[in-house]
Amino acid sequence: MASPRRIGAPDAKNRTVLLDAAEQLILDQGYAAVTSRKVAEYAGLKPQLVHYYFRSMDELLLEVFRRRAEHGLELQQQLMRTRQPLHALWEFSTDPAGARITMEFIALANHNPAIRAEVALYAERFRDIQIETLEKVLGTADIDPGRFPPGALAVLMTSVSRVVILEQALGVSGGHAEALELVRRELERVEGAPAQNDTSDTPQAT
Amino acid sequence: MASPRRIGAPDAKNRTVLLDAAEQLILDQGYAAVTSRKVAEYAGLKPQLVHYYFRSMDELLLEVFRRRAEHGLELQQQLMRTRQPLHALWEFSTDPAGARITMEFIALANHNPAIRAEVALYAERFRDIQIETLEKVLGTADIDPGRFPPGALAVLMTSVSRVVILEQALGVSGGHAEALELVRRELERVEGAPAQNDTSDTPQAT
DNA sequence: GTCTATACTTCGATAGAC
DNA sequence: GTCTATCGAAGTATAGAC
Repeated sequence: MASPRRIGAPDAKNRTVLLDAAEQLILDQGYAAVTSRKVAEYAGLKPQLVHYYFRSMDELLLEVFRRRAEHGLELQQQLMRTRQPLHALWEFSTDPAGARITMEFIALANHNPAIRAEVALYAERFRDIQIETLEKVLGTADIDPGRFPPGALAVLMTSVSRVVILEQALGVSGGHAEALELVRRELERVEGAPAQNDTSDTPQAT
Repeated sequence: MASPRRIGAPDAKNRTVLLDAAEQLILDQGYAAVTSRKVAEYAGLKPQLVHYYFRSMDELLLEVFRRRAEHGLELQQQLMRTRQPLHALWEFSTDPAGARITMEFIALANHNPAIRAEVALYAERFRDIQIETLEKVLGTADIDPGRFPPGALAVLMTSVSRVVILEQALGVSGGHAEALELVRRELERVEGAPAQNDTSDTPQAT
């Protein structure tokens, strides 16, 4: 029972331009600013084109999330295979743009069922990979898995990076130095001092 | 120079009704849903009344935040004086409604300077109290302050509670049980098994 | 002091032109 | 296959009536 309205090709150039514009808009002004008119302005296109390429604004938002999440997931899987996966994971999850946009989508998910389902799906996948990595790495390390199980540490790492980044954006810094130093020290305890580079590209979280 | 428009008295009954409505609306549908029409509908009043009691929608939002933050701050200070401040603090910071609304305001703060300043101010104050409490409590406990300084632990506690609550709302649960168990165990290590009740009221976080 | 009538802006969406 | 003209609903805000 879908709408009879025609929708533009998925690989059309302007469709990608619109997705990029929407993503940038979320970073600059938050999800609430993603209106057809503003997206079009960012993209340098006419507002009506947004509705030509996307059935609704929700669909556009969903597509932005999917694209970014899919990319982030691949990246995270690559990081798992580097020499220092935990250091890589930490660097990955402390990417400010990634954390910011993730928070926007989580806020959005709280009152948008379609977005929520998608965010939940990817969040579980990210977490699974993190836990898998931690299980491998901690097996050889001097960490008691009874006191610090991989699942708990995955949640801890994600939590601290997210909150610290968000607070930094606000200008809040109480306890940050101590928390970051704690993480740094524990990472080093498990994987040794960080090497220069594990991947060629700068990671982006989702 | 400010607008010559007249604004309703700060203690008028309907003003409070509107603030309550806006707060509930944020919980139900997120900050973006706080429009003059919807707030009025929730309050059972005419949309124009929102603009009579508040100079702008931003001012309404700011007022909602201030009221809640001020209340939460007082509550947190009370908890500090209970027999098991850390258990109380944890219960306080795992209040779902509190965490949800806080995240909405943080998301909002990212692109609203007035809200950002206010959120940052209160966040620092909350953190300061938490650190102060941890310093006292940890002094007598079997925790190495070199490895786990109060500031780091305050950030850790806040981070984990926020992220776990947010993820629970999404339906994500990977690693939660392990993380919560870890916190429970460490709290018990410091303060012993939790007593029935430290305060008479159910706390609400901000 | 309290509220309403009303102006004006921006929104999402679609039918139909190229 | 791509884009535009246009509509009706919803948004903020103010001047002025009670």
